Amino acid sequence: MDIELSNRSRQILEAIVEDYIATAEPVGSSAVARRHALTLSSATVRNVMANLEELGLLTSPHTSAGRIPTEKAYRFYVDSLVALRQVSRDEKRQIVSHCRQAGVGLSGILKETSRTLSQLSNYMGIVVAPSFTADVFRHIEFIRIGQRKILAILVSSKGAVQNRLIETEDDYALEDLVRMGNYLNARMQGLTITQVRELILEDMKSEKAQYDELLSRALKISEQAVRPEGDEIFVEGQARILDQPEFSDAGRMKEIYQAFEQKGLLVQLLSRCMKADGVQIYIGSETSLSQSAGISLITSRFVTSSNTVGMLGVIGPTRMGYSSVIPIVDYTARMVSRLLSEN
Amino acid sequence: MDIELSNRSRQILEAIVEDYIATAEPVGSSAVARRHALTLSSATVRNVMANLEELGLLTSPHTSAGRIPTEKAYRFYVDSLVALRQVSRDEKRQIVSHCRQAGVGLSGILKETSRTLSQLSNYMGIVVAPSFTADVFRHIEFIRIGQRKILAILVSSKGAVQNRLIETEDDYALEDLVRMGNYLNARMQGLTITQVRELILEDMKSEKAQYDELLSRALKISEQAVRPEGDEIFVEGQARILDQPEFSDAGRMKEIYQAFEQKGLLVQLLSRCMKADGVQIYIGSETSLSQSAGISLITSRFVTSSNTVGMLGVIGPTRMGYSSVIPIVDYTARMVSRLLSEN
DNA sequence: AAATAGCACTCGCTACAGATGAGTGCTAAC
DNA sequence: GTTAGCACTCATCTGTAGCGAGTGCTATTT
Repeated sequence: MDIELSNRSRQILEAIVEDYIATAEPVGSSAVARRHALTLSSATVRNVMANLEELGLLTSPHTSAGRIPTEKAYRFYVDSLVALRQVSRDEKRQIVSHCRQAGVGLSGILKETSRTLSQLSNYMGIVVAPSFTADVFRHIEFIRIGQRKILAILVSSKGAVQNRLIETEDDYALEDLVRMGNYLNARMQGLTITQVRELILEDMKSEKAQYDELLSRALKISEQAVRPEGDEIFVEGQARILDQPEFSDAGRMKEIYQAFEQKGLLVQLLSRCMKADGVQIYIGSETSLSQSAGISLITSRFVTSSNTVGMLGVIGPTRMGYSSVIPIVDYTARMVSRLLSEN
Repeated sequence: MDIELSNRSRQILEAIVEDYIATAEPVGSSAVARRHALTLSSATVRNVMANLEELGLLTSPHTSAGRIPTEKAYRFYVDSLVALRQVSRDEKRQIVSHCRQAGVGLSGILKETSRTLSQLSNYMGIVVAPSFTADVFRHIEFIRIGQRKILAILVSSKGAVQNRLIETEDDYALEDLVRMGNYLNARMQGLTITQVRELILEDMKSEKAQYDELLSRALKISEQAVRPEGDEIFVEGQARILDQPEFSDAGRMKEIYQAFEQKGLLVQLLSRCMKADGVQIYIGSETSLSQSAGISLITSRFVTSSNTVGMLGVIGPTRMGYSSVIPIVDYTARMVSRLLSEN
């Protein structure tokens, strides 16, 4: 995937990509020659462009039109050409103040963050709340807080805490709850929370659970306690992609919206991003989102005080303002991490 | 708003509305004459149509095109013409089974309901979770469940219960929590939960709270306990409105999506619907949603076991299949009410 | 008087043709 | 290696003409 290019070719490619990002229209040789005070004639640029086309970095929609960057070109641009803009003072202010104004709740902050991302980037903001199903189980405790109401407190090895209210069919004695807790705590050491749940589900089918009434009910409750919540995911600014001229046609737009409706797909995509640190960029088909849609994704992780990790980012057209969005995503992830750690 | 029409005019209007709903294209006099085995010639129909146009029930996009129903016509159609379809056995099955499969959580059920509405209607499904801020306060209780973690249990006069976990800055003794509870329970009797919150906010500014450290902190926690959650609202099937030919143009679509982005607007609109019983229908500008967008709304209330009331419905183009969607919304509201009451 | 047949007229839609111009690709000259 | 020149391509725009669905009016029938 490494591409060797002369300095001049790189400059020209950069010019084309940036021009195209700005205008969404095929860019011609003379435009490049003019704009980029390159002291080169359009003819020369044309030669270089023909070269770039052979390398698979440019295509032309038809013979007598300018050239358009391919995904490969964006990749190359992002990897080695793009000059990242600084996050402006004003943008920083917005990011911080929006986060703070949202109040205490995690959901509130994340939703507001999503909206801020959307506003600053002019694309779609997306935030996935941290979930700790991959963390290692440390401790569980059941507290009776009313008739047929139990609070389960689940602690991961990283210190993350998750509370969940469970309504039960029968009433439980304090004693039973303690026993349930002890049983689980002893049995589930060292497993991830996902594994814990699997084990519980297995146990429920086991012979033992069939004739031990109490155990059976205990497992049922425990299962609820560790059941993964539908990943909370905040998407804001969906309307903004309609601003992009390449999506002004109804067919493509529909494709995109349908892709987003299945948030499951998004989550899957985004869980990939969780693994690596720093800003991650997925261009076009790399997103494995609705193949032909020309969507790109810029994401970064953030962490909470309890070491659970979430994801935030921006979804936009492949033709996206990488130079400004990348720093924004980066900065926002840092700020959200900091804000959530203070807490 | 009462319109007197001869029987024949009504039949013709009905035919036009239904034809237009089916085809999304201006319907001409001959089409009406043919389709609706009316033993009338197109010329006669034309006379009637001219009449209906004078009454403001029809318009023509241009001289030599068919006629299109106005909002007024839809209103009239819905009020006195439409023949409601029965909800089919299959649809009933879908509604019930979808609700059940969603599991226990209220959110889960409502989200699934929204999706079902969208699927059955082929428009956009929308569900607003019940909130009980308008209910009368009955009882509050604080339970310490860990270091700096308090569970607030709020009960309304209708018996609805809301639990909320609150993380505090300082640790509280059991005793203090009981005292806080007693104070609030005594002081807030008979107020709605919204009013309770207002009163608390007022108290926080009062002189007394300034020098009574404990009171001040107590108020702070109480305020969190009664703070209204952002109304949970589930919108599914947004992509479906892209299927409607009248929204295939990018400009209008953008308008709609932007309107929906401010969910606040939706909530406001929907809270109106909460007040009345039965199926409510808002046509076009009656929705006070993005004026020119030609959106209609069919909603109905549902109630939970604790007597809180939520709202569900369908959003679609003014040119919507009222005859089938109205019964679906009605039936779904009934089923959801029943399901949530069993619980 | 109500219903209908007939007919001129309107106007959006489609197809086709020519003009335009941005932009390429190639070649020959610098 | 760079550039000027030029023929060629092809989307886009403009104008025109024909088509046809559908109206509105009038004269005629029932």
